[in-house]
Amino acid sequence: MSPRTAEQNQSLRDESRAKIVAAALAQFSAHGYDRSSIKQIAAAAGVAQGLIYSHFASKEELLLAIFRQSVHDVRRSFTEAEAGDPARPPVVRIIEAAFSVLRGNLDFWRLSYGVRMQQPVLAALQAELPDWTAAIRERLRAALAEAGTEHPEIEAAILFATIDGVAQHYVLDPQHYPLEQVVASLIQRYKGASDGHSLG
Amino acid sequence: MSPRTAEQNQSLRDESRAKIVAAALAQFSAHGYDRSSIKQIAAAAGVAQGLIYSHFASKEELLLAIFRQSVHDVRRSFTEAEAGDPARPPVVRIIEAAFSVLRGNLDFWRLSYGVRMQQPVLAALQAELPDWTAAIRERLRAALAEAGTEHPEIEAAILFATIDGVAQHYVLDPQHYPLEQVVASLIQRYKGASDGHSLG
Amino acid sequence: MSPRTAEQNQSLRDESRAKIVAAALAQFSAHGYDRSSIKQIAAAAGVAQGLIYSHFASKEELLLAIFRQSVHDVRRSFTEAEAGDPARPPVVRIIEAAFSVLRGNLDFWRLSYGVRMQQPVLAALQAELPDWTAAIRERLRAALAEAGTEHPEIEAAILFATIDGVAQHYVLDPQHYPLEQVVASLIQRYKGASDGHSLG
Amino acid sequence: MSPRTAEQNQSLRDESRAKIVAAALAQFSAHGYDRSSIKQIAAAAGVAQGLIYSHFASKEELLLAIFRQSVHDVRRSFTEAEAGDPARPPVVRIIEAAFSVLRGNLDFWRLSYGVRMQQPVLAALQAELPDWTAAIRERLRAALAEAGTEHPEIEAAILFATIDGVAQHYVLDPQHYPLEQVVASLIQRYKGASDGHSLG
DNA sequence: GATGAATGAGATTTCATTCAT
DNA sequence: TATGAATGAAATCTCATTCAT
Repeated sequence: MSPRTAEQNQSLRDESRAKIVAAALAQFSAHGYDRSSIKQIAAAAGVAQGLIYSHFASKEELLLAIFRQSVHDVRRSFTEAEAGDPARPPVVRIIEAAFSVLRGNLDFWRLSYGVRMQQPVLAALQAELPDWTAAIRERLRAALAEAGTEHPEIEAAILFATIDGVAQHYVLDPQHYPLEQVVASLIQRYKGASDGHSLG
Repeated sequence: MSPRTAEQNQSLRDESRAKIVAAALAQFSAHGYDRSSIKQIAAAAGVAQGLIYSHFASKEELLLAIFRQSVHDVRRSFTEAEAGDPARPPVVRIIEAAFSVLRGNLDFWRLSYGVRMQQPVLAALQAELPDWTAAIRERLRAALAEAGTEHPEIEAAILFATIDGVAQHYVLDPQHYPLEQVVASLIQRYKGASDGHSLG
Repeated sequence: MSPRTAEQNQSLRDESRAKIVAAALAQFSAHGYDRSSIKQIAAAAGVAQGLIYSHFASKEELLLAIFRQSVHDVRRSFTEAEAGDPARPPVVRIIEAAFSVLRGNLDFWRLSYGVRMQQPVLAALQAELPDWTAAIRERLRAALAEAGTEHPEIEAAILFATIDGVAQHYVLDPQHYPLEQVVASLIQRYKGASDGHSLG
Repeated sequence: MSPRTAEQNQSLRDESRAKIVAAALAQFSAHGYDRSSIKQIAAAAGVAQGLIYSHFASKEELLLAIFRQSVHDVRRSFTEAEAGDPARPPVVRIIEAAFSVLRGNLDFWRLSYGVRMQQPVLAALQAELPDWTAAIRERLRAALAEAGTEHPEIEAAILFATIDGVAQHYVLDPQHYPLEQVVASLIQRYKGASDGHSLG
């Protein structure tokens, strides 16, 4: 008869929000942003349509929230993973971190790749996404430069493209893609590079 | 006004169809498939909405037709480009062909990358697309095998990923991407490989 | 904490109710009935949405309650004001009462005029409102008749229309409307009438 | 089999538009703007909901279009009616014109009075409506000044309020309101005024 | 072959109302 | 008494598609 406490309310809201975010990420990832309806998402989350709007101002805000949260998670995982074994060369640690993060967030990457080409959908992310990719590129450049690579900027662009391409091909068909071997081969190649050998 | 001959009608139809396909490709590429409306496409093509349905059974069929035609064009351009200079090693010829084809079909690639993750949109292409990518992968494998690469399958997957990644990064920002240098560096690297040197 | 006594509870309830009624009147007046949401009203009143439903069965009941209370208040003010100075002729006293009441209840009049044309909103008031206006009209008729006006019913209708019209124009733009002068001129006109002079 | 001619299309569109406007005016007038749904309007007009949006960008645009068209019609009728019999004094001609226009556009006036208090609904009309009422007020002022009335501005405000009030009371209950007699009495009163007699 | 008016299903979003606490 | 999370019906609007001409 007394009203719920603030904590009770907060945890109710948090649960709802978590269900919504999880369902939305799954739907967006599986069908793409435009093909996922609020109705579907609500059904998948087991809540009423209206509740979504008590957490997010619009469908687009929902996407942005998921994106921001995922980017945040990924960034953190990446940093952790990168720290890894200090004995291994930095480039290798970055490569390993990238694929470790990939494996743990398949849905996010699928969504991310699905939406990356749609400029209008992501108008609101335009200011945020470049930072994110630029940060990775810069890390790669620094690591390659440190290893004495000749044109670190260009080589970083190539390595970034390779990682991105592998990630995308993997995400498209995780069952059959030989990710282990591909990553192993990549590491082998760049481990050499960091010992002073040429890449090509 | 005498009635038009059958040929005249046919060529009118062909013109309409060409205008529609061109407009649709441009719209799909610029805004994505779901964000492009038949009305916009018709307006951009300078025809009535209804006419689109006299050429294509549905919006999805229009997408498929564009895809099929583009894949066909690209395949042909690729083959031509690959034939290129017989003096250069096959891997290099393939790389050069890939980027030559990329530059000539920016809109197609943008569209392609934009829908690639959306399984449902492309349900009808599921049977066709894999062939297309598999064909490229196989060509790369064969070329690498011929050059004596140790694990040609894995190395082909990596090279394919690199090409795809570079292409995608380029398509996302053609103005600023250092495509020339990236391609040159790639060619340098794989030219060496085909002379028997290691890739890593 | 000892349980609250019945009186304490009652006075808490009364305070809540007063806050809700005040907030609702302000919102209805400012944005119209349909454009005011329960959420807004609750926020403006500083209470939870649910509390409104513990006082009023529905949004429409809230409107009706406000209306009834306001009509009651206005009636009382009107009677008081009308009593006024017994030396002045009755018609004049009514006119003065009307505008005195107007000035003190701007929000109520704005709401009233905003809602008057919407038959369905006021279905439940249909039985009550006519009484209210009829009462005023009758008072005017009696006063005019007493002053010897020739067609008191018709003249009452005209005077009522004038008062209503002035009130409405005033409510629409209280800053700029020359209410003082208009009322003064009206009183001047009807003071003469009650001395036996013609109105026209 | 040949497409419809431009005229055929135009007349189809005009018919649809007319049906929509008529239905919308009736609904808005009967239930108020906010209580009239596009679904109801479409049903009343005998067209699909979507068609309304091929004629008007939004529900609000529909309201504005109706308003603008009605104001235009009313202005014209008013000017015609006012021209009337040059033998009668200008004030009288304006009064007669006002009520003549009122009788011919009951729905418009009901709608007009219904939305007049809702500032937000009519945000887009804010720049247009004042002109319209100011024009009438000015006409009244000029006519009264010409007749030698002492404070023509204030008297014009009163006469305008009377006309508006009568119109509104009439619109609220056209069946029972004694419009004829009220108008006759008004004319009588202001005919005298224009002969130099006092109004009060 | 070509037109564009018309349809209607479905999408996003709002909001009065309920109810567990 | 009071809270606010949650519901779900209904509103506005979009758009692929049809069809008379």
